[in-house]
Amino acid sequence: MVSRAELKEELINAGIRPSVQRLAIFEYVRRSCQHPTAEVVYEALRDELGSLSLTTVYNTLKLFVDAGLISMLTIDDTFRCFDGNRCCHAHFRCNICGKIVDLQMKKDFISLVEGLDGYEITDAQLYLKGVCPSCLKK
Amino acid sequence: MVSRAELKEELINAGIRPSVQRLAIFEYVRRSCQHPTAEVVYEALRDELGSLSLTTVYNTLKLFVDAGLISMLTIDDTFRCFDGNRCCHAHFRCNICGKIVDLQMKKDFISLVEGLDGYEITDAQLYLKGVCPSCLKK
DNA sequence: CTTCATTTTTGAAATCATTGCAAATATATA
DNA sequence: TATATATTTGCAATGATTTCAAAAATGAAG
Repeated sequence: MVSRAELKEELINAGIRPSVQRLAIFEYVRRSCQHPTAEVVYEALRDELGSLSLTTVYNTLKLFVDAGLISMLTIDDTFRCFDGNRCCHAHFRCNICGKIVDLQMKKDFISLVEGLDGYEITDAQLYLKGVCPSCLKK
Repeated sequence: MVSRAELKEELINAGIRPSVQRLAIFEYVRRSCQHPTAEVVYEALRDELGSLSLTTVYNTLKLFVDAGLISMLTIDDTFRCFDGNRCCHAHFRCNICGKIVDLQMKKDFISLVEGLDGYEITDAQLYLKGVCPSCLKK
């Protein structure tokens, strides 16, 4: 697992001052495998930090996304969630239970897209939706 | 171009009664290459239909999406838009001008995803973001 | 250490796309 | 024609996200 010091270094390299709130939020999103929403991050850290504002969480997550440190998922159209996993992967969302899971890719999917000459690509997301094995059984 | 009669037939086959509003909305989304939002559909059809409610547009688009007749895009996190193009394709959204364009795929991208045994897939979207050639020039 | 400027955080109010709801209208069936 | 059902409508409510201006924290300069 990546250390707190390394995470701090990463923020500094991105030109972002590692305030207490920023480092805590960065650490939380990077270490979570749950694709947390801003609200979830807020609930998880408010006690640990003594105080925290939901606005700070929103601002900070946006800062990280713009810096390319984390990515924002819009697979569920009713809220945004965030992903600190830097490896290339796809996402599946179950229409029944709402759970979002990571799925590995055999190869990079951008290479399959035609006509990208002249485009600058900064983000790519592959979203699958349907019913998960667990919900299919019921 | 697909005829109005064929579109009507398609609604009936999907078990959806082709009311005046439904057929007009279906026709508009199917023939548009612009990925319209509910608001855009509403503005475009209210005069043509004499009267139309935004709520009807939302309800009807949801009806079509649930029936698998059109798809909903969440590539822009601030609004939903709709796509009547049934061919497998990816989408690119320019971070500067906001334009959303279709991109052809060399092959179906679902085949690249690992670990889908036991999952039922009902929808797949590949979203790319960045800067389009036109905005890159400026 | 103190002062001043800049950056960051905060909370409350505002925004706005979308949904809920119950009444009105249209359509199908008998 | 009467009755039941399906559809549409407009307005109010919802809720995630943003705005904004003040408060707090941090950094630089003397």
